[in-house]
Amino acid sequence: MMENNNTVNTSESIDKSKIVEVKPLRSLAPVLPNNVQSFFSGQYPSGFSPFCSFVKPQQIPVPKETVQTDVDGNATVDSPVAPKATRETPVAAKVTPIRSYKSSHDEEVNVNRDGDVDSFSEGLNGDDWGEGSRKRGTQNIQNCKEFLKRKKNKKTREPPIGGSSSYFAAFPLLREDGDRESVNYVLMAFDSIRRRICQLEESKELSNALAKRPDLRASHALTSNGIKTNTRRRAGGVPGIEVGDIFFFRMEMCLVGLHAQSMGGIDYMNIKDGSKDDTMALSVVSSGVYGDESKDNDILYYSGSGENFNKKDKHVTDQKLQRGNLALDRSAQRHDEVRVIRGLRDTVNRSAKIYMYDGLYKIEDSWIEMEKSGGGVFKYKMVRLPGQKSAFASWMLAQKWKADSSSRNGFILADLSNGIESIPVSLVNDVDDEKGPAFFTYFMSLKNPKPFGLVQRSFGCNCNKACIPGDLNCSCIQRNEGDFPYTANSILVSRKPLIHECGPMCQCFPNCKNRVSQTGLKQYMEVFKTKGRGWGLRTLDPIRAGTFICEYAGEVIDREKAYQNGEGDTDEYVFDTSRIYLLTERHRTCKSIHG
DNA sequence: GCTCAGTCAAGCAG
DNA sequence: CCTGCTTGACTGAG
Repeated sequence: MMENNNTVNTSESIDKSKIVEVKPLRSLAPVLPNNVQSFFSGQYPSGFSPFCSFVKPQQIPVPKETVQTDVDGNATVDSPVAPKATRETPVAAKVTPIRSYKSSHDEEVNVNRDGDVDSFSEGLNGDDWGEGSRKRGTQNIQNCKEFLKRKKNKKTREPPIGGSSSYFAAFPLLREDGDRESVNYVLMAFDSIRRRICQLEESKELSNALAKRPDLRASHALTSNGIKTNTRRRAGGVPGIEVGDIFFFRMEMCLVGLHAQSMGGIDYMNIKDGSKDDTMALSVVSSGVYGDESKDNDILYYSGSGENFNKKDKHVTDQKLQRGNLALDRSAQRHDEVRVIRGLRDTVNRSAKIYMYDGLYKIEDSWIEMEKSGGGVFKYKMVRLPGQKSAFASWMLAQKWKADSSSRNGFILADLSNGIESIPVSLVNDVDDEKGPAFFTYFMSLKNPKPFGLVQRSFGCNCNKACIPGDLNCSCIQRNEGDFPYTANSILVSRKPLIHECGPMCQCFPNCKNRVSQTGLKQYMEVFKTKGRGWGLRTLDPIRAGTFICEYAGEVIDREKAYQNGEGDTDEYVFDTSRIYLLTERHRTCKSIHG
């Protein structure tokens, strides 16, 4: 992305072994535990070679359960300890915690990159979690196909595969009350399966048998196998979910217990208030389409639910004080705390929406408003409780900054790329007085001082217009071992260390789906001054896992030249790009256990 | 590129 | 167990 010829000397006081404080992506590539993978198991296309698995259920050192009694005198089982890979279980088992970055745990994130199919055909193939029958290849594709067919026919839906009880035994971390780890786990599993379904759907092999909505189908796959958390409905905060958390699908919020309605905007439940039955609101999703907007980001004017137009007799009707509307009304009277989720249109992917948990609100007022059409609509004034960390407000501020970066604190330059990128890359410093990295040249791509000697002769594919997933005649797909590395929305599915994109020698058009890294910057990026670590790059846009962000561009230099410059000098921004993936001892261990 | 109509759905309460 | 209620995600036409 950038080159730095000059010494920005920030190295003296930095202990590089210290972990940089980063809020990471959920996951770069699809990651999911073996059990979940096995659901779509067997013929794993090598382009989606599975993650080195979680500990198999029977290998999990079951944590000592503490039995407590709850207020009603019933025993409750509380297993707070998530199964962890220990030295005794020599499996590289742990999936990196998604939103708790630990750079020192690389070795625990081993990937079986050899696409070994047999290793992962065990597991959830129908009868049992642990001892699942070995089925192979096309047969498993067939299973998947049939499952998805069955899904199409609602009435004949199968009971959950595997059974949820055995699943919970294997994954105590997912039992009822979640924590950060369970939430991350569920979200990561959701996204992996969703992307996997996309890949299956888009490959020719299965295209006939598939319906749409990979998000819903991924969610169903998880739900029917008990892979969800916080299943008990509750008011107030939800364990493991923090104010400001971002969600890319409504279903994600269902799976982690933030908002139980897959479509409905108001989630509520019945309660006993003294001796009489009552109802209370738990959470609302504001999708910003009912004129919910307010100038003050801590206030939400929420509209009640209910059709305003009766399609049968074509009459405009008033909303009724029932269901969600009634629950909001009752909660207003009791001053209940209600969770609020704010939805906005994704600025990068215009057809999609993004949701942010904005914390707890109280309903301060409610009234009926007459719409233009003549129907009455319930309105609720919801006010954010003080003392919560800023979430939606920051998001809105980011929108403002994107529209006009000069309005922002520490603004230096609106577009560092000087118009080279299709969207501006701004330069900011709200830390000190430095006005930018010196001797700075903006590069779009790699700069090779020496001509690049290709080992193999380069040739391109002959695809007409665009390469199509599943088309094995395409030489680029062949080079990717038969798999299309991206989904139709340009999300990465391949887990291979190397991806072959179409290039200048290919016949296909520039909008071919196998040219993701050639489409330029899509997210709003800014170069900013860090506190003590020189200049960095960050974005103001929520980025979906698997999204291509930008090319790591700059000048290519020799190893010798890199060493000549010496420690603590220009190596601030030098990256070693020549590393070739090799099976390490640990990977072999991993393979031998499963293979 | 943008909008809009059309299509198909999950999970809850009752 | 079944029905009614809710709206998102995505596609393709204009």
